[in-house]
Amino acid sequence: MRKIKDVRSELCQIQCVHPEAVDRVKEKMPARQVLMDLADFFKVFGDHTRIRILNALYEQELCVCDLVEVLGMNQSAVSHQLRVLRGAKVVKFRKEGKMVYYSLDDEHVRELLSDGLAHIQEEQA
Amino acid sequence: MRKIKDVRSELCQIQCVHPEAVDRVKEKMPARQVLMDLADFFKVFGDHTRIRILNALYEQELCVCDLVEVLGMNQSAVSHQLRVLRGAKVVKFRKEGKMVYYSLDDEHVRELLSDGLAHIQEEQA
DNA sequence: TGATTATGTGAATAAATGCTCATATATTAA
DNA sequence: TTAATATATGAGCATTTATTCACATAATCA
Repeated sequence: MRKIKDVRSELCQIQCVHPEAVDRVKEKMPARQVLMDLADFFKVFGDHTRIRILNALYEQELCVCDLVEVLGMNQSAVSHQLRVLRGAKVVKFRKEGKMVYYSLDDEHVRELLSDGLAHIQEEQA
Repeated sequence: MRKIKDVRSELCQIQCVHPEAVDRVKEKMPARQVLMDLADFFKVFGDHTRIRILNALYEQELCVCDLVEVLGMNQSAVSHQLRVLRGAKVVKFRKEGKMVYYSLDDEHVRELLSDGLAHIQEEQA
């Protein structure tokens, strides 16, 4: 009996797929663009400096120079990361004279931070 | 009247700090190592390929070649990213003959995915 | 045993990204 | 207006990282 090649196999050089599972998942998964946005969103939380900024703002609103002090980094580096956080709408800010005060954008961000932290700490236990 | 320079200023070239706020936040923030781990954890979710893998597994357990099919990527790329996900304990796997089936590690991961997705979708509204 | 299939992995390359330096902007004070 | 202060930002550099290619490992089958 001759082997009948699946079109799928031609593309991926793989024969073991479960076509029903693959089709089902493909159908149920969010659109590719949505997942790109989701990855970009998580990416914002995935940097040492930014996560330290977010955890500082978790406590209270701070101005840029406070953050510079808390992190012990130079102002330019902090500003650059604040720009990223602003762009992703993870923090908001208000101006008061020469100074700019930053805070977490909403409760959702707070939740993500505390959920992530909880997960980390329960994992190492 | 002579200006009295703060030690803080010497270090950071900035005078505007709110010392009480800075000290308070420094004290309350999680240890630096914990925050590094937290950032590394979020970083795992912050990649297009990995987030697509996770969302596929969100629907159901899949073997590597299913994932290859769903993502339309070559097997090596998928395997490399599965390695990262395994290392971060975000997915688990079981072997059955030649095949390896992957699934999300726990409910915590599911929650983070759906929370993130909810945030994305409500933001663009 | 040797052949085939499913998966894993090291090395190389290309792209993304964080930090620094210099400088720009904006606000206040003199 | 000029000087000083707080913040923002572009360019360059160094590091990280995702993908590809080639090959290794492991399991099944003939």
